[in-house]
Amino acid sequence: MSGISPSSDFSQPTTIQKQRYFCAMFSKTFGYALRAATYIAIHGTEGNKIALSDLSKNLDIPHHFLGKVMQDLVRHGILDSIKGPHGGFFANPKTAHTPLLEILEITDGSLVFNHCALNIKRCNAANPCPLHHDFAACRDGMLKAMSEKTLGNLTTGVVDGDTFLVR
Amino acid sequence: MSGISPSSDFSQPTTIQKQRYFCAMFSKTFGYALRAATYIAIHGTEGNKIALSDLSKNLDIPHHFLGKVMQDLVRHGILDSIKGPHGGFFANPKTAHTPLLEILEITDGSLVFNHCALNIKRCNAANPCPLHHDFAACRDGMLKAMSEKTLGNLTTGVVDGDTFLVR
DNA sequence: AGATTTAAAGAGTTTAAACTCTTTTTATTG
DNA sequence: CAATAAAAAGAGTTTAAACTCTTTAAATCT
Repeated sequence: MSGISPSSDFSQPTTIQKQRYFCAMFSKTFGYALRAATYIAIHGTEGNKIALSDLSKNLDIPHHFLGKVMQDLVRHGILDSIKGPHGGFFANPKTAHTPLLEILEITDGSLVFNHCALNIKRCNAANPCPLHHDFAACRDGMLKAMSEKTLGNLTTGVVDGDTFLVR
Repeated sequence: MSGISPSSDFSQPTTIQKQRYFCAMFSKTFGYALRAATYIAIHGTEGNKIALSDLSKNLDIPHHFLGKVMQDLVRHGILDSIKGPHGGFFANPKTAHTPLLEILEITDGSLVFNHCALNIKRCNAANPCPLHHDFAACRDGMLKAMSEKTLGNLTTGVVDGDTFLVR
């Protein structure tokens, strides 16, 4: 639209592609859940409960939306919570031993790792789409990581300053 | 809902997880585009043009939606098309040499491979989220495959009956 | 030239994720 | 026991992908 510049290869009006927030392997909700759970695993104890308002501020996640996510984690026993003044969220004995896959299944369902890259219904090793083998390798790598790693494993990286939950 | 069965671990009402079509790495549109382009690379010649109606029937893709996708591929020179009786889509000299990545950039934009698994804005190797390294490995594997493989590479697998575009 | 066939384009609807706002419940504390 | 603080729950709105329907443009064929 800048008057002079000639039309470049990709400047033509594109019909199908819109501004895409993300087309990610996992939902945004999963990111919220994992970051919040890790934060609680690090900072939340029965003597130091973390209020939702602090969580959402520190991790920059919409307050009420995070509320729903936290409810679900509590309901599944990943964390504990207490209402009322000085209430909040805190880790329980299970928290640190929770595999990341368990959180993913809560937020994104148990079929996350069953999708075909081309969205073909019955794509599998015996009846593969042209991208099946490449995608399976990539997908299985993530599945392995998610199955093996626990929230406890993540906390050490964050505590040591090697990995980050915000920014 | 089966009367007798007691509530199992995951039968509680879940607030955040709805019926999820898919939470895939690539858009559904990309799958449509890649399958259609491969089909045309195999069957569509100047002497044997493929009508949109046949494409959508054979690949089981919604007619008019596929129309938009095909328009975009033609506009970017991946394929050619001609209107009118006996018109349709057909391969041009470029078709077989098109890297899959080029199609992905048309449908999903050029930032597909830049997303953080946890949706953290400035996640990168120097400032990594706890999943960065696992996800980067997975992501880069796909990027490599998509960069190296062309539509021509896919056609042989389909023609030989080793891979499938439908079902 | 007029009818026909096909792609291209326009303009909507639908669906689910993501987000917001309000009300209710539960615990604490003065 | 009343006020307060916090999670839990309910009920919406917004956004973009996915899909549908209609109209227009361009080519062919009689």
